Amino acid sequence: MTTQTTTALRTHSCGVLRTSDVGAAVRLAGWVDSNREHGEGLVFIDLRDRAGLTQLVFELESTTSEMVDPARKLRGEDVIAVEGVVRERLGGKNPRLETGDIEVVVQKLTILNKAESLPMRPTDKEGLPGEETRLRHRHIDLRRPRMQQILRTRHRVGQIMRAFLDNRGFSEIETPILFKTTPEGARDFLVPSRHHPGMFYALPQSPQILKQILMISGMDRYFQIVKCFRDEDLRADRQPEFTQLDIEMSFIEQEDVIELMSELFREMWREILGVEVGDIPRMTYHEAMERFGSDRPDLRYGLELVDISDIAQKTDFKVFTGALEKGGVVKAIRVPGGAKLTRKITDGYAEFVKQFGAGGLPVTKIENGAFATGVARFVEPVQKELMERLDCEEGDLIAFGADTRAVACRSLGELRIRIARDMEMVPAHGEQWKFLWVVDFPLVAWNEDEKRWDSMHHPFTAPTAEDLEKLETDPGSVLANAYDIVLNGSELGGGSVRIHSSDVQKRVFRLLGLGEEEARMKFGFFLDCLRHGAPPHGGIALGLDRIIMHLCDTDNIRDVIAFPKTQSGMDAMAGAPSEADAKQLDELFIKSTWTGEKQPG
RNA sequence: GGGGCGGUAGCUCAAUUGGUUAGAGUACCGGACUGUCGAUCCGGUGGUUGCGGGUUCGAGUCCCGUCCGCCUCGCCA
Repeated sequence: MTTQTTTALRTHSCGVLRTSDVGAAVRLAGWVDSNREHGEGLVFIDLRDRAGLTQLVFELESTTSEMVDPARKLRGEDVIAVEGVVRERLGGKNPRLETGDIEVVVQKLTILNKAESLPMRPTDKEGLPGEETRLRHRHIDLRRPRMQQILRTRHRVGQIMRAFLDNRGFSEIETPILFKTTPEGARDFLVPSRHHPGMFYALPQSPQILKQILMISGMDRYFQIVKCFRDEDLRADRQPEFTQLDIEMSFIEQEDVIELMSELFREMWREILGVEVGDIPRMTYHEAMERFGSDRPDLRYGLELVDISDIAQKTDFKVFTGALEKGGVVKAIRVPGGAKLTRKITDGYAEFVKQFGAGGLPVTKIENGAFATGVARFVEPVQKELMERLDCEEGDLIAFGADTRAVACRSLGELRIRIARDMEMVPAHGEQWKFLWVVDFPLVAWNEDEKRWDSMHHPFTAPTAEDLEKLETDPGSVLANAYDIVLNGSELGGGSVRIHSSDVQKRVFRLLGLGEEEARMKFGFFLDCLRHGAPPHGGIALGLDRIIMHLCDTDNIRDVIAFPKTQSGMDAMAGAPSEADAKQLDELFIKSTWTGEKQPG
């Protein structure tokens, strides 16, 4: 890290002094990390800033008791400045510190700011406070070296992205935060308009339409590191406001985006981790769903789903035959060494898959070369065939999913992840980086509740040229020019080639049940743009927060955001959201209907 | 909206089957100490057991409600 840290108050940071500096007169400033006081004659202070720790020595041999006595009273997080001389440590060196070979003998101490006793200590060592405390006192939590390292990495990643794209002719262009509903399909955050009573801006769920308009405007290559807003429930990797690297390019095909982004990921992993990512393989959406039961498969372990419908057909097991009669499938996962899983555990798995719509989880084990326990007697007749298909070995467990294709794949896919975790088959962080492009997504998916087709990606995604003719006749089979980048089972981003013809756009809107009038009201301005000369274009958006999570080895998105929100969307530090005062509301012609009672239904 | 886990000193945690005055470490305060490095040693302050109600001779512990945090399904690319 090259850093210019010299200021009026200091000559060096707390992380840079070495034996080569012995004899130098220095001034340092920072926070008191610890105080080791040995009476009126000798005090050690560890001084901390973002660069590291430096040991300060106050001793009567070198200075007066007017300097040593105040040092004895220093407490954690007091802010001080000192003047002194660097010398080699007298009492043994500290190999755990980069500055552990030297110490600074202090001649002058200035107390810049005493700290009151703290609700928490900013230490990475054991006994980290609960997350609620950390979020409430974020100013202290962010003093922890770990948090500083994460935010510093986040900054560097942003710089890498900017330099990478700048070198390739991209322009960073800002787009409005106060805008209009955008087509991602999540709930919008709304901002009331004072000039236009009763009307609202929507915060963008992404700058999707705007970046497409920039392409129509001839900007050719756009990017932005930008906040996006979605008013949906939170998860460990989801915040209501999150950051994307948003990209759009003109006169391109899918391949251009994939190649460019692959190179960006290689560069980020090389620069931050010193890891060579290499070529990033591709897999179709269909294959990902069939083999892994997920559109973001984790390729770091096996446990693949295998279709055994044809074999299951030959059994008298009603769970199998019933599913097949209804047009479903039977799939299986072989769990190597899974025979040691207890009944209690496999019952737990059965409960687990129920939340994804499965009726239950038939299992059996391979003991003494044959099926034993569970549904063994039902699958006994096809034992040889089944064991061959699944490559079974002694001590395996077989778990079955018999249901509609969607439910069987999804439930076994989720189970696969859970089993891998339980059986410790997931490599430790940094051991394997399994990047994957998932391609050939369907354009639309059937929404059973609403009885209509929904966009898989968003309504501006282009169907492949070959499938264009099936748009009206067989929409479910139409593939899209859409792609996702996946790493170790987590989706890092996705994009598509866009529709650049207003005719195709209208047909897709019609397919989505978006009437002429509704489409005109929501996106009419954009349809007009498409008619005025739109170049072929496409792009992608990467989830910056999730990328940082991988680079910094955390599974908590709040760790990579300086001021994140809690699961209920609150800012624990500032106490947002909060009530607005009556005057503000009057100006906006807003009146809350909140009665303190939850709405029924 | 549903399911799960949790909330005890500033912080991290303990408290047997429901049973005496709710403990420990750390932080903080006072004292001792000239080579420590998460200093050590001695002493001390510190509690509405999230909040409200109930059961009981007796509740940190059991029951109901509620708030907050985390995980998760739905939701959301």
